[in-house]
Amino acid sequence: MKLAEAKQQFVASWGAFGTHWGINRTMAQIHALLLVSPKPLCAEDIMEQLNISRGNANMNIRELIDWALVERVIISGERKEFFTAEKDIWKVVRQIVRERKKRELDPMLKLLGNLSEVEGDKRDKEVKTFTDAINNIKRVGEQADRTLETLIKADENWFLGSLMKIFKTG
Amino acid sequence: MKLAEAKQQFVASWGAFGTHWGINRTMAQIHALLLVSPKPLCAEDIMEQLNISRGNANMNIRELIDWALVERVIISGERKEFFTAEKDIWKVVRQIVRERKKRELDPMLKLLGNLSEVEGDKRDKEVKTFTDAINNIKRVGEQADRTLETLIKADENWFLGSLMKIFKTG
DNA sequence: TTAAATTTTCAGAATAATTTGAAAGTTTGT
DNA sequence: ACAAACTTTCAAATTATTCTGAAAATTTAA
Repeated sequence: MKLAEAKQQFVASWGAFGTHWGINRTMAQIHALLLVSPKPLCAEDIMEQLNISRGNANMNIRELIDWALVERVIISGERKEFFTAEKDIWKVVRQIVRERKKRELDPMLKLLGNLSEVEGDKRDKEVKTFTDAINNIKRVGEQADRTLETLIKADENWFLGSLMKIFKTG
Repeated sequence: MKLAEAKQQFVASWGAFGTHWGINRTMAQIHALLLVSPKPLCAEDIMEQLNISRGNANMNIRELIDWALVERVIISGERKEFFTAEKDIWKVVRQIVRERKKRELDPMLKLLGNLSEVEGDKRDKEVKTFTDAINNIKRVGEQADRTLETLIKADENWFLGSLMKIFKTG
C-alpha cells in the first residue's frame, strides 16, 4: 500500500472510530492527520487535506487544544499558527482518560451520592430495588475511579510490563 | 428526596451519560428504567414512563437485547412480552466491554496491522512518522486488548479486591 | 380457522449535530 | 496609524440521527 492511500485510510478510520466515542468525526480526523504529520500543519493545510471550511477547522482545532491533544507551534518567520499533536499515544490515552473522567465519571459519582439518600421504607420493594441499583453502580463506579486514577499516574513501562504479568497470573 | 423524583433524575442522567458514549438517549433511559424496576416492564409501561412512541420503544428494546443488557421475560397468564435488565452492574460492565471490544477495538487492530505494512523508504521522514505512529497505536491497542480480555474474564471480587491492591503497590 | 392481541417495520416528520462562509475581530509589521 | 494577514464567530444551510404512528406481520387463544 502506498503512503498516501494508507494515510487517507487511517484518517478516515480514526474519524469513524471517534464517532463511536462521542467525538465528532472532523475532530478525530484532524487529530489523525496531525498524528501522522512529521511537521506541524497550519489551518490551511488541514482545510485542504480534509476538504473542510475554515470555520470548521478552527472550531475543531480549538477543541483539540482544549483537550490538550494538540498544541500551537510558533514557526519563526511564519506569521500564522501551526499545530502539532502529541505523538506518544500512551500520553494521549492518559490525557483522554483524565479529561473524560473529570467531565463524566466524577459528576456521575456525585449524582449517585445524592440519589443513594432517597427517603422511604427499605422494606418497600420499589425503594430497595432503587437503592440497591444505585449503590451497586456507585460501588463499581468508585472502583473504576480509583483504577483510572492509578492509570493516569502510571507510566507506560509499568503498564505494559508489570500490569500484563499481573493480569496473566492474577 | 422522594423515590419518584430520584428515579426520574437517575433515568434522565443515565440517558445523558449514554449520549457521551455513542449510545442513544432513549436506549440508555430504557436501560436505566429497567435497572431500577423491581418487576419486569412491558412495552406499554416503558412507552408511558418515558413518553415515547411504540416504534421507538420497540427498536431500542431490541437493541438492548442485542447487546445482551436486557432480556425478555415470560409472565404466566400474560400474553405480552415483558423485559428485565441484568441488575449486577459488574456483569453489565463486562458485557459492554465485550461487545465494544468486538465491534470497535478488534477491527481497529486489524486495520492497523494492514497499515503498518505501508511501502516506502524508512529514511523518508513522511514514511517513518507514519509507521511510527501506526506501530505506537498498535502497541498500546494490543495492550488494551489483552487487559480488557482479562477484565472480561475476571470476577468482581478479583477486580474490587486484588486489582486495587496491585494498583496501589504497583 | 378466525380474530383479537401484540410486535415489527419503515416512510416521513421532527430534532439534533455539524458545517459553511462571510463578516467581525485581532495581531503584526511598517 | 494603517492595512495586510490571520483568527474567530455565528446565523443560516446542510446533513445525520432519532422518533412517530399507522399499516403490515405475527402470534395466540378458542
